[in-house]
Amino acid sequence: MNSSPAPGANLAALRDHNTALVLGLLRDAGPAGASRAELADRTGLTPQAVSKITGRLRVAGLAAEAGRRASTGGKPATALRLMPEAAHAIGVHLDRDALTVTLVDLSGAEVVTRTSPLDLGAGAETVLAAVTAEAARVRAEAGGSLLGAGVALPGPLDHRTGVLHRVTGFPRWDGFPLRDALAERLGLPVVVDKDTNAAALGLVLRGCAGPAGSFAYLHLGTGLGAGLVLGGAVHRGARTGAGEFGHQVLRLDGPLCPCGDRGCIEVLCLDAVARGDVAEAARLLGTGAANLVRLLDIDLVLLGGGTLLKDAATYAAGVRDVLGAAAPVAVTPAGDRTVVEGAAELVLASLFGRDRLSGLPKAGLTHSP
Amino acid sequence: MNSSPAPGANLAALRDHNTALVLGLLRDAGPAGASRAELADRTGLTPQAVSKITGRLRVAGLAAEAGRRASTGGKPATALRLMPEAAHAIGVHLDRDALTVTLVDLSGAEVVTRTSPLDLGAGAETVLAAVTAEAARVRAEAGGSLLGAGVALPGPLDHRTGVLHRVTGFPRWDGFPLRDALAERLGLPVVVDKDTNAAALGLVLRGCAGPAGSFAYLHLGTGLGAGLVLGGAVHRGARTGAGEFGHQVLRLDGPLCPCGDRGCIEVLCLDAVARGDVAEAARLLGTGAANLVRLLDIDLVLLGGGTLLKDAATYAAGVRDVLGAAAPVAVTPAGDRTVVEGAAELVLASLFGRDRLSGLPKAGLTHSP
DNA sequence: GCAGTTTCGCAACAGCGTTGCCAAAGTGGA
DNA sequence: TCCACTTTGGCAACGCTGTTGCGAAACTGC
Repeated sequence: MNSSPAPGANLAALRDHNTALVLGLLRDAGPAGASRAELADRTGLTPQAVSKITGRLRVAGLAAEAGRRASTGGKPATALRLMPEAAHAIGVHLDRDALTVTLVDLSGAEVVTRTSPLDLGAGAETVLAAVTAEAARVRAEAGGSLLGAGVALPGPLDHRTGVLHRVTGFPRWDGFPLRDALAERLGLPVVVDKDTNAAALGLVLRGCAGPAGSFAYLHLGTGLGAGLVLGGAVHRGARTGAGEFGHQVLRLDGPLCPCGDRGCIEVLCLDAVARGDVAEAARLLGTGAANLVRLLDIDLVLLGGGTLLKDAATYAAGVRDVLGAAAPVAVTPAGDRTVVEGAAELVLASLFGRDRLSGLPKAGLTHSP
Repeated sequence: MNSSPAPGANLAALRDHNTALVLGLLRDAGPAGASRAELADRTGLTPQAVSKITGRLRVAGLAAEAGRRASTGGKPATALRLMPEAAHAIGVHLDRDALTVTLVDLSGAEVVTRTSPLDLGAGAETVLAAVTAEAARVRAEAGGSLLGAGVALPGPLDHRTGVLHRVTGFPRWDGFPLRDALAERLGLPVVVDKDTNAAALGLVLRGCAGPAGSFAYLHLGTGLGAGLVLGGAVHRGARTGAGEFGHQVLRLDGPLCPCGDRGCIEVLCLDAVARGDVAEAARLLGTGAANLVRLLDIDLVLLGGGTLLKDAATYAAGVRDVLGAAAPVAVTPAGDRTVVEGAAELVLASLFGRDRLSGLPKAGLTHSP
């Protein structure tokens, strides 16, 4: 999913790539930081190159020295760490009945979060006004260093243009240019993506996939969807349509699904949930997950979503039963913040070289005069 | 799926990237070639950079000028084209009962192909001897400009190490280091991959996916498998396990499959084939394909494999019936050469920047002294 | 015949990571 | 206490990348 118009790379692209890489490693290292030598080792760059890059980052205020490490027989290493407060991002989660807005710093840590009820079907004007108002409240904490806002909501939609399609249950949104409309209101760059994709991205930045690793995030809420991380990056497909896990046919010629097909996993699973048969719902989820693991050779299955989190342990156990040794199963470590946190990461990801396609114009924080 | 040990990029990596990009565009342009201005436009590089790159390619004998284009109001463009005979690659297709070896030039065009019967269960020594003998015959046509050999065979296996696992039906191969064993016999770099992955790669280089495009290649032979192309690159997964399409559960609690699960698409589909019910087999294939298209947002479904090609039109129609407008369906344009052609492309892909992970050490054809 | 357009190369350039060298700051043995 | 050794990391010079500025070449159209 490269931006195909200009796949050629010049020196500036090379510098940005390496800078993002280092910045990403610094973020992963956390408050303890990492030494220049460690960074050089992990990137494959020479120590001198790392020195130059970290020097630029320090001038830009994105990194700072953070004490000494114990010596291993020579000069002790100087730890470098990310300055989390150097920049912030807003995350917006538009759910069917609620609005959550969060402000996070560069490290992805929560600064403040506000949740309010919302009718996603109330019309564009009402929804936009609510988002704008909540964002303004949250924004005060950022102190001007705001990179942009990421918005996560149910699909289908087009994450490249930020235009919504027939959002499930709310067809009136079809064709609405959410990204541009919100960018104008907020005066900020805005990135829009499906809720499951945002969640997956957030989990990537939490380190749930190793470098070039993979996992599937299965989200069971009012519907059933998935976010796929392949080769370290979120797989969205050309039309942001990837992750339509709910309409995988699992029982040929089974019960009719609202989507028109028969035997979709969503209709089977939601039926089981409605009957209160959590074990069967988990078994269905597990069977679908096993299909994913086999098809995509995935390292890990992560579970989340409102319905599932109400009985997370039972679901996890049921899915684990079906998957066996095929892949480990875990519940999302971000809990009910999974989506909104990921929404904020939509903005930050490009800084850390974790996007391979973000709607944001390459944020050039280190462009020296 | 970057080679994670060294994601940092230096000037050499940048040059190789841009060179591969230009080389790839020249290959896609075919004998008609492309002008420097066109290449600059498509890569996003400056015309001057393209001139330097193509200059190196011409010195290396990989490209040459090929006449003038018609003027569009100014100086007419000079076409550049790939010199296909500058290098060759061997493709080896190890099937359960046959061995096919082919020699292709840089453009992927067939120079010579030899097919002979083979028992894949006859033991490593016998099989290796057969491959070595056939490769030697084919090799004579290359005139020394041989980059390496690509080997495609049924999985499971590890394409990064070239070590086989319990190849379906032939468990004796488990743990055999095919890549290294063959590399030693041939005195050439060798790349090993699953047959379906090789087929998918070959179709990518035929232009079946646009840049950053995607498709699924469904292969129905003695088994059922898939090669997945996502974002312009073959998706193999961390353990080369991706594409296990045959064991997608399609009928929950359905008939037992040799793999131990129930209702796998392979067992359903092969049953239908055995009954002579091609229409039902095609419907099953279509349902599985629809699952893929929805899950991965895929642009195109390509069909191939020995069993399918015997009645390609019927299968294509049946699959098309199920998929409807979700995605176009086509039969592999390479016919029964799909796999062996792809095997040869395993070697060539890295030259054209189409690998993102090839076992081959970056072939530095343009390294000037 | 001349202005305009388009292609493309030469030369000088800025900026990238690399190399060679050295200072700083520890450890550990004599 | 001293000294050899290891490890970290910066300075300066360097080679190589794509870029910029400029001009020659080659065609169209008035």
